[in-house]
Amino acid sequence: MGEGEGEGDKLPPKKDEVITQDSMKSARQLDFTHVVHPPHSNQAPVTSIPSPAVTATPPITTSQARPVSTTTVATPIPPPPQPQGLLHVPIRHPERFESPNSKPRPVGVGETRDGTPQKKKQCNCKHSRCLKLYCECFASGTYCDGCNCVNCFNNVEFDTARREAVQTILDRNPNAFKPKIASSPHGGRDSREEVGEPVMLGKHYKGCHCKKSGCLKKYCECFQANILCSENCKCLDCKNFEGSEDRQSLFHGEHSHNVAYLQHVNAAITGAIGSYGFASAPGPKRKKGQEFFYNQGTKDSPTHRLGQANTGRTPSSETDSRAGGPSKVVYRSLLADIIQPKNVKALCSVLVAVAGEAAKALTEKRLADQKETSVSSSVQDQGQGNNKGTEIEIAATGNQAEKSGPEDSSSDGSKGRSLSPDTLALMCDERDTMLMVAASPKGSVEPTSQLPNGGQDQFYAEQEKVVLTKFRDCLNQIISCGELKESNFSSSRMNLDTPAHTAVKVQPVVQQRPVANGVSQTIKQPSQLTTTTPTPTPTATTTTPTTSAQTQLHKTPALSEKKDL
DNA sequence: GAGTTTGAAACT
DNA sequence: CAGTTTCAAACTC
Repeated sequence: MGEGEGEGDKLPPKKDEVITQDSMKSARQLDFTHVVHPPHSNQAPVTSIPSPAVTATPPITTSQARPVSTTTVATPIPPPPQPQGLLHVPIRHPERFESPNSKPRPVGVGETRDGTPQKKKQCNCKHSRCLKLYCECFASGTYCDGCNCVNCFNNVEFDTARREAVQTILDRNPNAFKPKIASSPHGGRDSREEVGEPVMLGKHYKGCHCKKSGCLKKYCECFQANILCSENCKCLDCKNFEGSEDRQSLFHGEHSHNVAYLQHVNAAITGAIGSYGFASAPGPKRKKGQEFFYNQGTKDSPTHRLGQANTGRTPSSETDSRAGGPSKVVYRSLLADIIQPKNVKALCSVLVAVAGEAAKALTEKRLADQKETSVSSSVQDQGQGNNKGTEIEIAATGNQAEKSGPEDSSSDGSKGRSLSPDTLALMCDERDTMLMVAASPKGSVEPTSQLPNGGQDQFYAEQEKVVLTKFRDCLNQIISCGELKESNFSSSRMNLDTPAHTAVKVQPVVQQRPVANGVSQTIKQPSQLTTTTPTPTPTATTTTPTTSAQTQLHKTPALSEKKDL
């Protein structure tokens, strides 16, 4: 076009813009009276401090709450009545993130990426006179200030024309100046963004209409506003939905390793719980039912929208096949939302504390036991008749039988192992459980045969057992959470899956599972779990009450998960 | 920095 | 309301 390019005020006024430089000031114009601003200047009036005591209704309503640098003195617009939960984010320039390959654009003073107060963007309008929504400043309700625009009318000097333009736009669209992003009730945009995680708050009221950008470039208003595309959008080939690998790769970049690691960990955990973690990724946040049909005839493949419209599991293979990328199933553990890094840290802290307490308790107990057993040790030594001196030594010092308690029967299967029997009992609990049935109830083989230095190793073994027990309990809790989630998932799938599918994958099996030591457990066991690795749940009921935590330790075959971990 | 691409806004 | 044009930002080279 270039109709007004370089023409200054010779630009033919549009029909909707009667430019009269009367002195009528807009309500938010404040006191600019002493400002002499040359027409067509690109600079906003540099004024004295604008009075904030402006109460009349401003014509422009968008970004009053937007952080404006101290140099932006143009229009501290009083906030108009706005619906709650609106982000005052200028769509075009949230200035939140830039695509990795984008060049750094000219940045205004205070325009930072670190969440510090930002200066509003400086427009570069040439043909719109900054009186149309093309102009970012105008659209955001601010005067141009220090912009690079040409033939700017978006200043106090042309406020009448500006107001006219505003009115025209409002006549056309009363919501033209309202924020386009409805925020969620949860605030806190920047904190998550700092770590590279996309902020998914809010929703674009109108939605974007992108066709080629995949909604992963700043052309897209949703992407620019750092939100996911929603059902309001009418975009094609959208990749700005939760679960999109393109989007995740864009956002997570260097964090991908950590994410992969956590997924791996969660996969291991969930693998011990059930298999529903696979393909159970929460579907894309966006649910575009209508767009599923809307795009049927477009270049957008149906699978794309299918993946987006499917609120359930949406393996990325669907979308990736659409995107031409490698088909890859995104694993999402059922525990993905349960286990947080802080939980892991907390667990470590707990275990450390438990270890310390165990050491202390064991020391005290050991001293007491030594006094008690010193008398009878000689008798026991004679009764053993065993050629292993270490056992004798252990019996004399630690009275292993007492400390190990009844659970040692489960350790019978650890014959000949070089590890601490208690540790082995923990590590191989399930096999021990199976072996226990055939083993003699009395534990013919004492599990202390491989403790070369007896007392000290025994001490550590005891301590280790306590720690591992605690760890196991924590794992059980995690597993319980996963099972609970799985149960919910299963029930929801009951209605969705085919009967055959349901029969195979969903139907839980309630077993009355005999366990050694005369303890049986009622275990709600998903059929996909192997019978050798039943997962104890909080709902598991032990028919034989036990008083010893150690007993329970060896009865609960939950430690196959620990191996996975 | 120039040219191109993109999608919202404006217009018909 | 759909299609087209205009526009300025985003992006590429």
